[in-house]
Amino acid sequence: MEKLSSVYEPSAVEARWYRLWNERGYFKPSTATDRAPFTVVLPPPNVTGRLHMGHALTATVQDCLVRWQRMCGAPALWLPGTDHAGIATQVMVERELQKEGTSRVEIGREAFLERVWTWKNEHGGIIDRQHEALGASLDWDRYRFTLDEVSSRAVREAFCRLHEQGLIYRAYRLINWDWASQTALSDLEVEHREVDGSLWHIAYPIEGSERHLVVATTRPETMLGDSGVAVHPEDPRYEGLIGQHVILPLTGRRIPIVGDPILVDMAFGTGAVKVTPAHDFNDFETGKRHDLDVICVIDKAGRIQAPAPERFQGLTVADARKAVVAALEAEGALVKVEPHKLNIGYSQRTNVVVEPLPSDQWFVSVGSMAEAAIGAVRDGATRFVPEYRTNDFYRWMENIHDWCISRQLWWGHRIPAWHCQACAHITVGREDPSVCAGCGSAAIAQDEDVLDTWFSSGLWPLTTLGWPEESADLERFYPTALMETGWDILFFWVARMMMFGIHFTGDVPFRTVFLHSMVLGEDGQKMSKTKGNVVDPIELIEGFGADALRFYLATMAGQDQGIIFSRARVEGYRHFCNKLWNASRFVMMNLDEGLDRDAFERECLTADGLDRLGAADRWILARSVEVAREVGELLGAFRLDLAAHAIYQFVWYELCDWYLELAKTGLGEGATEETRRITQGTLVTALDLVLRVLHPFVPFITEEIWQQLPRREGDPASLMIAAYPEVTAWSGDDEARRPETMAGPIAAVGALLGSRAVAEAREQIARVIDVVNAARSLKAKVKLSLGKRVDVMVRAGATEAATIGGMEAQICFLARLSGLQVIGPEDEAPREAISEVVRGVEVILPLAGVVDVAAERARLEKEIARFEKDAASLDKKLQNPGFRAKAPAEVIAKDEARLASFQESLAVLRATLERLGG
RNA sequence: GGGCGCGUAACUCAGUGGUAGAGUGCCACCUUCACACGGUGGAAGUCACAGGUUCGACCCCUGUCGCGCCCA
Repeated sequence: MEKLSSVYEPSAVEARWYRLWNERGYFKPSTATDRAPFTVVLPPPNVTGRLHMGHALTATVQDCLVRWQRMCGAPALWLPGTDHAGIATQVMVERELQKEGTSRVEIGREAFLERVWTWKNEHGGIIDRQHEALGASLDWDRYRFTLDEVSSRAVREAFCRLHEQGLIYRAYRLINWDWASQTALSDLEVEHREVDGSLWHIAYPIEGSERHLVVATTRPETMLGDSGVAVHPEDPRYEGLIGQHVILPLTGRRIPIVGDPILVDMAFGTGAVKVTPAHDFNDFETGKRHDLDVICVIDKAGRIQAPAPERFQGLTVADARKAVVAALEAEGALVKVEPHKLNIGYSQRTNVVVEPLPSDQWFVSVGSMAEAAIGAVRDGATRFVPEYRTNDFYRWMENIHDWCISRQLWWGHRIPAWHCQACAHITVGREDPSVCAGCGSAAIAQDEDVLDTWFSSGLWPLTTLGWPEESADLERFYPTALMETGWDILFFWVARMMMFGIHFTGDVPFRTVFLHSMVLGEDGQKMSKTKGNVVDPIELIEGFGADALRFYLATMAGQDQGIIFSRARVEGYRHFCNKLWNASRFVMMNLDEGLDRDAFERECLTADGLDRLGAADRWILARSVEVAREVGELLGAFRLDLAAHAIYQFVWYELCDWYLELAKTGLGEGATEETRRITQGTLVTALDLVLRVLHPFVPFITEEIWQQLPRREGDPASLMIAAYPEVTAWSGDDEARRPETMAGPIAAVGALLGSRAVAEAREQIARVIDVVNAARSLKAKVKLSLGKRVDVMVRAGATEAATIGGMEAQICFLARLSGLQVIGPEDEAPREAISEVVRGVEVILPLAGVVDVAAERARLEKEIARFEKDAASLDKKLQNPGFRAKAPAEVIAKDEARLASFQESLAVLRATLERLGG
């Protein structure tokens, strides 16, 4: 094993294992079990997208859980795929065309779509390879694309069913219009941002009166499309005005004054509001309530159009604002302008200001589906982790609006509806019709629009399993076990999948929804290219290894707040991988050829065989088993952060810091052949356990190491499909049940954990650690280098002495002592010495003239003062009658013991000081 | 404006009604035969602030301030 580098190099390992796993079919769900499957669908990223930290987090969490379940024996299925990202992709290709001096309109729909497919084939799929680099164990043979045949059939089926059920309809409504990409958007594709604006106060003359009604508005240019003015019906300032009319400035239009308690907030502005139903969502609703005209003065290019006065026509909205304000001022109608903060909607894709415009669009009526989704969550058919997100889901679902699904794009699923030119009937069908279903006319033309990408994404848990066909996959894997995604897109994903899943199958699409929070930049802000705080996960994989990145992300996965990215922590986990690598190297280097692990298990890992093991061996095996169990339980509770932390701490601070060092005495010169064999067996067994527990987090390095371990009979060819050390049988009742058997390298865990030999070993090792730490600390206090061999004494009672007895060699090795002498309570210790008391055992370092006595005295005085302070404060607490009366007995006992230990230390320190002539 | 979450060591984060923890960074020493991507020892926190409940609060309650996110 000497040929192995002392530095772990991920790049030499990762791609090789990924390819092998995939080739051998390990990413496919096992069919050789009747256990319930564990199915997860990867939320489909954009086909032309690149992996960002959010994707990396999602993939890590899902892969970790999927791998764990797979190792536990469940048929694990994780479904990959991408969506076609309607607007984003189309915009990209349009830009290319623009560079070439042409446009999609010029080359036509068919040629354009060909271009997009070409573009998709050339630039798509990068993110899939990036997921591979991360180690994602996705079943690539079940890959789905939202525009592939299966998906397209599903979309058409869903559309037709919903249309037949009256849940999809066409209507003339106000929608969010993105004039840059010339399409409608759903509410969710609009981002609201707060900006500085103004509040303009405009005087509208009241018909047949000298009076004016002053309205306040943030968008003066839309007054050209006003069809009413609203006041609050209970506002005394405007009593009697309702039912009268004002003459709209600049246009001369006569429009009514209406009373509307919903739109008008008496306390805001002037309490009078202009109503522009064609260009504001609230006004549109108000217009419906009062039967006001919808006067559309902004066209789809974002310019003013008739019936606005001719002098404004053709101006952009921004220019029109200036012109209108100037004209109002000239007429004396502008009363005042004040600064005002307002929220403006921007297109998520093109970043332009979204214009509310009235137009004919297709909608999904979501009310009944939302109710069903709410019901499913209330009934517990689907649960949210963390639980408090449930309320977000309810709130959103309860206030849901109908979903605008038509897009004026070409890249997407074309709406399967044909408009009849003869009778205007709309024919919707699973097959393309040749004549109108209403009048039989052949003069029909397919709707020009395509569907929102999210319509197909919403069907994802269904289409990935082959729906609407009643496939074997659908039967076996639906509903899925888990939907895992960022909570910021709860509404895009989860809500729509829930609605569609329940509607089309009668069952929820997933049993659990696990929502993680967002990964923010190192500056604590949302990552964005403009802020320049974007972190590229691929660059991190190249720099630190996929495992280090995964481990980092796993430790962050339990976050309630945003995850502020920390490169230093990723680096820290690379160090951890390196530590694991070197610990494993140590194990390999010390193995003899032909180590028989089956024999070791048979002879030593049974109730009777445990006595053959040394104390350290018994201790580390018990701890390994306990940690395996703890990590499994934490994973089951979706606490990946705590699980990762637990195994990290165990590997570094128990296995490496203590057991590996203790094992050296069992392998070295003085050890017998038997001891050596047992130490080797223990090392391999403990390492095997640790690798299995770590594998879901850090699959590459664990596989690379595991492959080099001696095999047991029946071990599989890969760690990926090896058994997770999961408890397989219990003893005792529910309350006090104990693990009896476990999968993996140690079966008889009941015998191990329950044995007296192990209980003794724990106490022995705890003592060893205490004494070693004390000896090291004493050496450091008197500025002796750790490597300096000195004699140390331990003063202990009979029980403690017996515990320490037999561990002298290990203690001397660990603390670099030349000798360890155990003496009784009455025995004399050297006069010139310092000591420390740990749990009733005094560790004594004879000074033998190597130390500056004056400095030592000063140090002792300081230490005495510190102990006195601690003891006094603890004593006060113990004297408190309230504490004595109400605190639990064990708490009191614990504190009393602590106080006793303080006093013991104090006595020793004072005596030492006295001996040193203080 | 509504809702949710979060303020713990210099930074990034765990944690718990009963002795404040980790990683990184910092200081000193150590090239001890798995690892300097390492080891040993150490410094560093009025657990945002103010009240309350409690024998005891970083933890539970109320309020204040600050930060983030979602929705309008």
